[in-house]
Amino acid sequence: MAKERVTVVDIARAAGVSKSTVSLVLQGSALVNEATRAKVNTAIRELGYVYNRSAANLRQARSKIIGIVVNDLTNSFFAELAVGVDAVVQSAGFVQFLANTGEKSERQREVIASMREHGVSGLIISPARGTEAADLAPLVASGIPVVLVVRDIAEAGVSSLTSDNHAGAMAAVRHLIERGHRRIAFLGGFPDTAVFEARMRGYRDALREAGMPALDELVIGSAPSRAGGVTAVEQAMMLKERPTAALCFNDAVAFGVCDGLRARRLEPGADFAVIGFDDVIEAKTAVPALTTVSVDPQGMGERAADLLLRQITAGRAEAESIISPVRLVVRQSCGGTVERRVKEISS
Amino acid sequence: MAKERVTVVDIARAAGVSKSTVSLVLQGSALVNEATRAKVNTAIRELGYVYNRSAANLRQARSKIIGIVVNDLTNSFFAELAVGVDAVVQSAGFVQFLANTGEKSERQREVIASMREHGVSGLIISPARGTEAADLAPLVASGIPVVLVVRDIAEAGVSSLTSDNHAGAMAAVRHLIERGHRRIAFLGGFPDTAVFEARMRGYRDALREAGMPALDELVIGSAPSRAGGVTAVEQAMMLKERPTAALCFNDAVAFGVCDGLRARRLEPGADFAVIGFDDVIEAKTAVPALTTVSVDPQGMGERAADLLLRQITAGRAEAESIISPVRLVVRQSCGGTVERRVKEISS
DNA sequence: TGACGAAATTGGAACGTTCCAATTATTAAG
DNA sequence: CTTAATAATTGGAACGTTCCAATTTCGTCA
Repeated sequence: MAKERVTVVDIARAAGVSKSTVSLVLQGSALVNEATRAKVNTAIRELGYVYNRSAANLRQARSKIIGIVVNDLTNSFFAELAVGVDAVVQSAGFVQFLANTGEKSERQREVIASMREHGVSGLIISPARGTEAADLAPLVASGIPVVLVVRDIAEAGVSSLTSDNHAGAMAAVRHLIERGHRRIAFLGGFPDTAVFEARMRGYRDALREAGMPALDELVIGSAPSRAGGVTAVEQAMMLKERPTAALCFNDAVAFGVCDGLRARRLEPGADFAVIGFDDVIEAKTAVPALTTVSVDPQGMGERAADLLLRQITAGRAEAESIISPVRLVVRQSCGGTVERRVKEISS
Repeated sequence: MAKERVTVVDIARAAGVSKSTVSLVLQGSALVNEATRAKVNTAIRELGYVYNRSAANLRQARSKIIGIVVNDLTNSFFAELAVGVDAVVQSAGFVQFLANTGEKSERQREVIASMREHGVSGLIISPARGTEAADLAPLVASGIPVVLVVRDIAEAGVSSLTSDNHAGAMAAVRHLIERGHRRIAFLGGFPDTAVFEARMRGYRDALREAGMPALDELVIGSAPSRAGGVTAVEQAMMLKERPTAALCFNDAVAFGVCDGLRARRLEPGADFAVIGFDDVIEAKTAVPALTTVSVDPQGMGERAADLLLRQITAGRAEAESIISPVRLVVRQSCGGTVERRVKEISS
């Protein structure tokens, strides 16, 4: 059943040319005559030839594979990011090697090693929690282009693409203040991450700017998941002076917060304002539609891929840190009016 | 910056042995003396050697890569499936090549071709909508082990792993009937898919079994997404005789149905019973927690990977079709009592 | 017709590994 | 102390491609 491998030599023989010519055809070289190209192509089709990239790879170091490693594929933010990367990488004739680390740095080490062994010509990494510059040192020393997404590691000295977490959080909190909220909580997320730090700083700065105190009791960490949101809001509602609004670490937490509110017979939007972060695909269709800081995960994936491809083709480029702008998308979960609701849904 | 490649010969020279011995060490052969092994290993570490899989691959046809192609990575069902596959594949020393087709069969063709070029030694495929046996024919003819997941294509003659959609749908509808519902809708999903067909048949059979009519107007297709669920329930509520309960095509649709109900000021669970399908991770924490037919996507990924690995090691095994059992997980969205709710959440 | 340049084609040496058969070192038995 | 058996090690030929330099083919022009 498993047939003999068909190689370029077989094609060459069948088409009556040399293997060099076949190779030229395979690479789409302009040097080869139209008639011969046709002959070769029919031979390829007839014999069911499949190109052997391992062999090609061995000869010419550049590989047409890029690797992408994410810390949590079950979070739809990262799934969408991967889809964005895939789109541009694919159209550039590359193929994507995707691995999930599940936030485990041990696992991350393994998958990065494995990708290097497979000769990826570039890597997009959303680092696992607690990844340090030292963990990436051997990788960057090898000279293969790397771009970090979502979480930057400044000392690593590689390109990065992050979102403007600070500005986004500020915009969200300003909006809540404008609506008259005076006790605003920051819910969810692991406090020991850079992203948490940035968003929380934006939250604090916006409060300070409005001359309001930034109280520690209103900052409640949790797992950055739906379940984490439930527990965080429960904790917030135990306070003697309850908040009336919350900026959440991300959309998953925000959905969890809505769930937790409902469990207490509070209607998100009407009784308590909630704002998320990321603008995942469900944010728009949820009820109430989630007000959130839009990060456009898919777009970020695309930009990261562009950046990486640019570095791959340009050889070793300077490391650049791109901070991608974000925008507040006001929907219903922070108490939108009916008119605004109609506008958002129809758009 | 980009250093010279370190190869086995360099290691051999540094350790004072032959390249053959280094190769033996690399493969963990028992033939090599403990002392030499140690020498070689330190040399490997000191020179920062990275194994070149392309070269290895070229020599020995079997590759340690398995490919997984899914039709919609942004659907968390498939993301979880991929995570399950990854887990077992990784621990077997394989690495996973993941591609997303976005339901486009053109794209599917491309990624499968690309994977073959990279010499994957097996493939797990969740076929794009409308994939036919003919599309897979060249692949299966090549003798590469393939296992189809989620959507079976009987004529393709390859192994498959699907869930018992018919039985699951029946169980769900029986449950609704027991609770006294008499007008039960089937909402969401593309009617031209095998999965839809099976779930819908289960729905019909359960109605028939109870001596109830299966009305066409109560079967409303839509995109199998949250947004699709919203539109499907809207349409259902336009009927002169409204349903009081629905079995949804999948959990995403079910969440959308809940959203749509809320938009009409109906409380899912209390005012209208909804049951989903798949049991994605959010089903448990949503409010109300979603009653659903549990398919355990991650477990399915694991089983699919096991099946594939077995076929890879065993050479060409007989194609087997596994239908994995499902079970109804009763939570709140179909009108659970308070006691039951407490039990579920604490578990 | 011959010479010339351009266009098209080609043989063979890489690339870094594995595998085989052959060799050498070590141990056990006589 | 030899011999046989076993344990370790080794050179060299693959694997299927690309790339270089060299060659052949062809059309054009003097």
